[in-house]
Amino acid sequence: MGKQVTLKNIADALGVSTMTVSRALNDRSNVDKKTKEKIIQKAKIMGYTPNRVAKSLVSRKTQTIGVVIPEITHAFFPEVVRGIEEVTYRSDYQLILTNANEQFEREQHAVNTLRSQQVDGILISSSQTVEDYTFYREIVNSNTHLVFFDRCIQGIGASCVHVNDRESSELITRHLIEKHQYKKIAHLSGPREVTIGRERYMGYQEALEKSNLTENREWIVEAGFKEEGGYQAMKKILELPQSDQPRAIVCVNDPVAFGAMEAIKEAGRKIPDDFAITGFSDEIRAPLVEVPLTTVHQPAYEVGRRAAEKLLKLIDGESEQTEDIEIAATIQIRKSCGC
Amino acid sequence: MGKQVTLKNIADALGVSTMTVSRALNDRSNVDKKTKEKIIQKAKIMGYTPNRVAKSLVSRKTQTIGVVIPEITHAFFPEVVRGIEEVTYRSDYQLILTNANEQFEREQHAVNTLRSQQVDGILISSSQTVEDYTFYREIVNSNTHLVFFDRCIQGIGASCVHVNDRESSELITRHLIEKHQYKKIAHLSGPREVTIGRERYMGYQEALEKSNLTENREWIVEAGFKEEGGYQAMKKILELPQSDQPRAIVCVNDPVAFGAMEAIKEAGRKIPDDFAITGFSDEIRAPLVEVPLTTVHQPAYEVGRRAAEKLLKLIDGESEQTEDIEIAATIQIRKSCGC
DNA sequence: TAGTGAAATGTTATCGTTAACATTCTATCG
DNA sequence: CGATAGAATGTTAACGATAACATTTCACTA
Repeated sequence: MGKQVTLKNIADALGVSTMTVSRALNDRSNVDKKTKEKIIQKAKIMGYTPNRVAKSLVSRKTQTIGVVIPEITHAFFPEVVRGIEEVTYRSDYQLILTNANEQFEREQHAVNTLRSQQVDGILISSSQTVEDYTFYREIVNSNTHLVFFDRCIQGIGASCVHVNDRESSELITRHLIEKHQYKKIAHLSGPREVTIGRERYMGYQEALEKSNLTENREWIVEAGFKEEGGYQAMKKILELPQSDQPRAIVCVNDPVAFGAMEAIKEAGRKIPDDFAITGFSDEIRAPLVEVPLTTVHQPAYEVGRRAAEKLLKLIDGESEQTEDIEIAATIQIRKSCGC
Repeated sequence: MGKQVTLKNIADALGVSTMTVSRALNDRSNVDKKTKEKIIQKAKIMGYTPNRVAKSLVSRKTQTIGVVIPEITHAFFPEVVRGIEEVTYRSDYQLILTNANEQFEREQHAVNTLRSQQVDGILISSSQTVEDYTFYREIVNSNTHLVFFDRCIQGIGASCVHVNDRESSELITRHLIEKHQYKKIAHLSGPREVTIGRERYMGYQEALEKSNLTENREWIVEAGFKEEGGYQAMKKILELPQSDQPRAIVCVNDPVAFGAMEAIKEAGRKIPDDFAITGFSDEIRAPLVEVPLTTVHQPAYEVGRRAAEKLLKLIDGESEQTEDIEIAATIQIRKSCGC
């Protein structure tokens, strides 16, 4: 950015000191009314814009929050961002948004850059798929304010906002078992190292257990979080001899469910007649696809809002506690489960 | 952010000058190999993170780009952001994202804050609905690097990346006229003061003219850019005596079309039998709604990519010209037009 | 062994703003 | 009318990093 008008320029133009100009423009007391007005006038005419970079250097505050999301096209996240925005806008914080593209390496790079930019805090949904938490442990220890949302890393002393994944996953699985009497239920899982992958898998397991159904290894296929992964995972299941195939599919999220639907369609099989299927997220497409998707409705906006609120509290208040905030999701019944 | 390790801390710990530390960590020549290694070691142990704020103050560069979008939930924009991201990530720029929520006031505030944050450039899709361009004229004159995308403000010397709105709008309207023989065609328009609102309206007009159809004032209803607006606008049309009602509706974008569809459904009328309807954007829902929407496919990712590239060129190259970059959209035929 | 030049390191000033302390006004009172 | 408190303004240093210039160190040559 080119040269811009500084306090000193205004001061020189008026024959006063920079300090007086600073005081006038920041509406401090102890400035003569006339002087103040003169300065404000002049500043306007000269087109003065305060330099926040310089201000930040002194104040050690940037009024800036870093947000790292794993995937901007997954409709869930823009909605979360909207929730975050609502809170930060009111408190005059700016958002620096980074998309990690489901790559932990990019995520680390993003976090490092954000820290180096002196953001006042970071909101992150982690793409990490390994169990080595050294990276985040160090971040937290360096007293960087950090709040996880959706995909959390627990046990390192950072707060987290997420929906009750396990419970919801159990509920939707039980719906398949109890309402529809399915016994052969598969799970297209997320990476087990990511909280939501693990939690949703556990919910699925618990539902089976409670109904005394045994888990079939061949029916647990890791699919990642994207459509393509769901497609591939479903193909594997379709390769099983027909008698070994499940009758229902619990998917770790909506994109994976859409991918699986695609594979089912391609194979000439029908939903829900051949396969019942459920998702998780309730993204915008869920009610609109050919067979509307039964899924878990996640209050994304709420997640963003709560996470941002928690972070701002951490930034302001010294004594703010680490917290695990769970937001209740609801089951959204549509046709894909057989209802 | 709490106190962090500075160059000086490292320097003191090792009994050298800050300058040597700076040189070592920035891999400059003229530093003894051993000293350099020692410093790099120490920096790692002490957990040093460079302070970009300080660096920016000296270099007058923040490696940061401001992005202002009118609506983050409109699926078009996240896709644009992805395109921008691709470019900026490679060049090591960070994005500061702001959502103006279709409010010009918020937009101005955002731009001012971004300038004050010393971003190296700004990418913006304007929500402005008034014809007073003083604000942006001043921004451009203050040699802030600025590139518009999608919703542009023209004639003030800023570059712009957008799709061939007028032409595409004309094409889709002509499709209704020539392929389906509709003669009574309405337009749910955007605000006329926004480029895309104006351009798409003009495309619609031109199509009518070329087929010697006269425009009917009652069939031109301003609907804004959102679903709710489309719903309301369509209601107005449905209030007309049935004989005065149009047979086809050209909408300024997809959300407006969805809103209109809702109103049509509520009135117990059928698409495309009672009303043919077209959109503009081809957002994620378009192929999925009850009657799949015939619309204009906008290469959002491409728009983002090109806009970001142009901006980076402006930032780097001194002699970069103002440019109007038009990207070709394509007509996406589905069922809502009667095909 | 003194002299030389390049490499290594150090010092000072600067970016734009503000905190903390210092000085100069000015109005009011005894 | 001088003293004085309080308002108005000014000066200096600092935030952390770096550019520009200054000094020291050291290997090598004449």
